[in-house]
Amino acid sequence: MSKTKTPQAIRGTQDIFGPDAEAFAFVVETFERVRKLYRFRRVEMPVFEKTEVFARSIGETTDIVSKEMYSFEDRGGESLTLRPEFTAGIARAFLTNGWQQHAPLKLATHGPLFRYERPQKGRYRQFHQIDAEIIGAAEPQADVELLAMADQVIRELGITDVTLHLNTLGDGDSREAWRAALIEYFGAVRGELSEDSQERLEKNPLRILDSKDPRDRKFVADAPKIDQFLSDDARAFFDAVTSGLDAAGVKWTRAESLVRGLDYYRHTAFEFIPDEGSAAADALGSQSTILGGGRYDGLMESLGGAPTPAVGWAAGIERLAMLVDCASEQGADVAVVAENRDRETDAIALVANLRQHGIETEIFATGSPRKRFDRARKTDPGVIISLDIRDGEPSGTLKKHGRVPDAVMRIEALFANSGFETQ
RNA sequence: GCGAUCGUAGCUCAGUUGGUUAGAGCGCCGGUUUGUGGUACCGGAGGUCGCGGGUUCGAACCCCGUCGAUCGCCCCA
Repeated sequence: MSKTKTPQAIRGTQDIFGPDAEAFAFVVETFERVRKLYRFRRVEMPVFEKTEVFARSIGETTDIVSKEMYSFEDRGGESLTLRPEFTAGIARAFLTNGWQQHAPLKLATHGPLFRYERPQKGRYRQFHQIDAEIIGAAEPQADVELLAMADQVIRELGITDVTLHLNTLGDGDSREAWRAALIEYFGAVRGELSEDSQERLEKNPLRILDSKDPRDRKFVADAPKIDQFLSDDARAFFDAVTSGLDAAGVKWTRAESLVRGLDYYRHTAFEFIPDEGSAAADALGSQSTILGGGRYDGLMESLGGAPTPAVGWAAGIERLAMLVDCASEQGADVAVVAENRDRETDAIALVANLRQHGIETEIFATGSPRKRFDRARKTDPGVIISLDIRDGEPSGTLKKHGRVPDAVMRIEALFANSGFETQ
């Protein structure tokens, strides 16, 4: 007789439960509330797309495309991929559904994403993001509105010690000129760079700027700055963004070496990062960015669409949830205890009644009758209603405990004239 | 893909230089007690010591492999 083995969960997936699940839900609920304030419209997206949707928009040489995608062939032999991010799929939907007619379009969504990476603190193979995009808006005001919304989400989550790091990558020409200058600058000292950065020189020279390796860092300070290459338009755009943020009361700091990994970014690039040494930074380990995004004016063209300006961000729900003061799961408003087997049916009737009045109720009417009351107490409910038989007569008592939510007042009203003894 | 640390009960862990039938607390179930109650006590269920080899008279403990977890590098939310 061989025992059946329980299959294991897939590496990098999570079964979120208890306080973690409450924190997760709190993040999503807060996001939903705030996005309505900013009038972002809800969109539901497929979890998988044709592989080319991501390969063409994110950039073939990025790590995401070259080694982190969950790709597979469907039965028709077509290559499909589990989405590693939201933006590419949203861009595809914008083009294939004719959403140009709604432009400028403010969209919000959230859900699971998939990247084949080594899991660690704050990083999973299936992870979850909240996401906001403004498509078809070329004005810096769009960047400001989007960032103000991000800032408000974070503040309403009660997260502190997190700062908006802001940079501009300029327009396409500025970015190319800067990139060429960086290749020339770092190429001259190639042999003294870290092995990783020598490789970055080929694949993504901008990334050398935020290398952690001390061998690279000593050159980074004197590296060419994007500001030297900005066109007048690009500079004016960035100035408009920063002054708009100031007007909106969004605190930010300039981060000259902040670049984003994906090919499609132009102009504004930003990340919300915990301040060094803060509790938030500690909680996140080495995964410091909780929210990131930027402007992606070139993306639509890479998918065969008309040039369409757009800007967006995404934030990791798990990372945000780690920074939320997780109010542990509260006890029910009411616990109904049948302390006698003959009152179990009455208890069922009573909880049904309470729940129909919108009162969160838990029933304790199984197991040893003697232990039911104690079990109820341990769940820390607002009140306990005990049903028993005393002196041969049905009896009921209502006991209040520490927490007295509104619901309890309603319970008292409900039972004011029902013969319950209130304690 | 690379590196470090770690896998003993549902959970948190103990297990002394390798030495009989592997333990505790919490939780769970049943019971007793406490004169309306978060108590105490008794009993019970639950473990192929991650898995597979090896060394040894003897392995939870030592060695090798493997799987998994955690943290870091890379990259990213």
